[in-house]
Amino acid sequence: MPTNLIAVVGPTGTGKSELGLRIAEEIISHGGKAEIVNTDSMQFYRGMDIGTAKLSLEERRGINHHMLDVLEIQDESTAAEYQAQVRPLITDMQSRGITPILVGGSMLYIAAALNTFEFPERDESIRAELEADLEKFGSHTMHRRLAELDPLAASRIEPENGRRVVRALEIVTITGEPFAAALPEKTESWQPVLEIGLNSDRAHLVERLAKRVEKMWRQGIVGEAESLIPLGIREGKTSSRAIGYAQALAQIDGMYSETEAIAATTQLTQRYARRQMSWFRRDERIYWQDYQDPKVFDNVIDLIRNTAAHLLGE
RNA sequence: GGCUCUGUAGCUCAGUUGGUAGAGCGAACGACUGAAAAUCGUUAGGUCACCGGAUCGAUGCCGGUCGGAGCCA
Repeated sequence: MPTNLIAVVGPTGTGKSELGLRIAEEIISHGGKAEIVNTDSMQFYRGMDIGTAKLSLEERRGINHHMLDVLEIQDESTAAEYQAQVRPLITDMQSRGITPILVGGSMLYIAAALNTFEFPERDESIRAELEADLEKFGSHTMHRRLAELDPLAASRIEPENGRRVVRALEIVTITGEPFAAALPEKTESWQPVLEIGLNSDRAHLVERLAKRVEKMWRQGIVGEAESLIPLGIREGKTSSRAIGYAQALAQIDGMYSETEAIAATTQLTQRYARRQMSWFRRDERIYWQDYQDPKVFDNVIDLIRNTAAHLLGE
């Protein structure tokens, strides 16, 4: 089965959007069809533009983009729902001869799109009960409970990680059987994919991200955050956590000076980039490229030519 | 100039009634599958400002030097 799917991944601020566009343009210039599919969990939100570095309509250069602005600020975002939406989208595009180019850095969402994993069911009331118990008894007690019901799952989750312990208990409770809450031994690709990763020296990225955050403030992220308050950003389960927006809101509330808000955002952004890398490093499918290399784009086109020449009509 | 307080990890600070030190945050690394821009784990960092003294032994006591803060003049 030939590869008809491309993904551009990597930590935040490494130029993924631009690379995605150029790949699409290259395919189109060879007579093919290509469109972008967003895999950035915060770019789903309508109105969150500056802090997510979302491409404006103009910046998209006429290339079709999917999964942008698909959620309202107060909507919850989940990887499982995303999976349910992108999979049909991807196969539909492919059936029409369009190469989907997934672009974004949200680890779990990328995994949901690219890997065979199926999310176990969810139950709000069971979850609420477990969360109350977590509050009351603490994560170690909950972990012991999990160890009785599903030793395998328990062995793979830190007793301190209440959040994951609760989710595992939720799964065992719903399915009524062990092993469902344990992760599969190995992840398999849902379908062949050419996965390209952008990154560079840590020190360089650190500097670059600091500048990027300052730029977001100059572009008016505070004003944008303020305009989202009446739409419910403070109540949004997912959107309210967005790095940059949470700090902008704190600045509006007088909890932070502008300098402090920028510093806090920079720090969180850098920590986020680190976590992204610790996740992506495990993915052996990724062909890594240095975004500082002036020939990244040529390298990527060569890569496509060598691994999926048919996409370039060759 | 005088008096008082102060100098411990990158930062903010604990602490040792004298037996060469800890926390939180940060950093590096790792885990991760229906909140993932989430939630957690591990590790590395310190001639305890500097010089001298008494002591078996000093980061701690004594003296001095340098730096910081406040009050008085």
